[in-house]
Amino acid sequence: MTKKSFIPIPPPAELPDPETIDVAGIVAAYLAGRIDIICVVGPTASGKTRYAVALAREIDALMPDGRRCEILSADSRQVYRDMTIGTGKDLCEYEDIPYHLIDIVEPGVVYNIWEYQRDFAAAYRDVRSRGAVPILCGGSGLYVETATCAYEFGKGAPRAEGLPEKPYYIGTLVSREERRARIDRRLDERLEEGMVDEIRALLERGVSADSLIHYDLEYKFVTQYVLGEISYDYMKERLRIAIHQFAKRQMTWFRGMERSGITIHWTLPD
RNA sequence: GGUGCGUUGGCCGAGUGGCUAGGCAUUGGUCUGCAAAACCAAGUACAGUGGUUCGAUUCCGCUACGCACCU
Repeated sequence: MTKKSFIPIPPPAELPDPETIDVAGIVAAYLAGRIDIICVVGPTASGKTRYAVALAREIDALMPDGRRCEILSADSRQVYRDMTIGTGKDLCEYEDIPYHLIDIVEPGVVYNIWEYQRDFAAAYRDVRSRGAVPILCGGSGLYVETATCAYEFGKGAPRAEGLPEKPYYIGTLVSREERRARIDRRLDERLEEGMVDEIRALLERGVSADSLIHYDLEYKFVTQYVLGEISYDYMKERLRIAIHQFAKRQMTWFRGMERSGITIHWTLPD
């Protein structure tokens, strides 16, 4: 008996109990200044956008002075124009609810968290200055923290001014099984909606294959398929797996946020 | 019915009489200027059953299952 693991096997992560979100309470807290932004987080395909829009409507109905909600995106890939189906923007779900930080840079360029913090700060100030209620919605955990956790970047860059200080986090809760099923279903839907054509058009327009491959997931695997490097079936299978793995990492990030002391109110979407 | 070959962890796949490849998937985690990134960690498998042996996943027998061929 010489080799023995000293690290105990971690128990399977228990799913938190879903909460019922007290929207009236959130509105009261917002009006009293105890909350300055509502953040909807969750893994890919968990229904964040739909939930955020529904929440916006509920809050709108409860606001006494006619103030309206606006949604700020925290998604590292939805910032790119013309990368719509592959990034799952679901723009039609917003209907009349204004949204920000989507379609703000050209595909092919490199965007980063520092720029996101700067752009978020500007959008946030803009929303507040018009008296609207900001709802941050997105699955890029680092971006969410950059917007709401007072990140300071080194290299002489000053932190953006006027970031929110009292966020209220809501998570869209789905079991691992449900999460995978939703991802698979949504992948099929987006392929039918023309995801391959969207990426083919980007390539034909001159966006480099390397930059698309760098964006990973949909853009990586579909680009490789369009270039004839992999078969359709292989593309789809590897993409499915890669999205599952990505969703797992997202959940790891959110659990890490909770471990660091942040409270996320997990609730059932739909 | 007969003969031969095969049976390795969720899957693929090496290999050995003792030190128990590897890949994929899965799960847990790290995370402050590309984050849909990059990276770390975990699980101890050899069909079943007798035997040979100090010791068998590895050798022998039988059983089961699979494949091929024969009558």
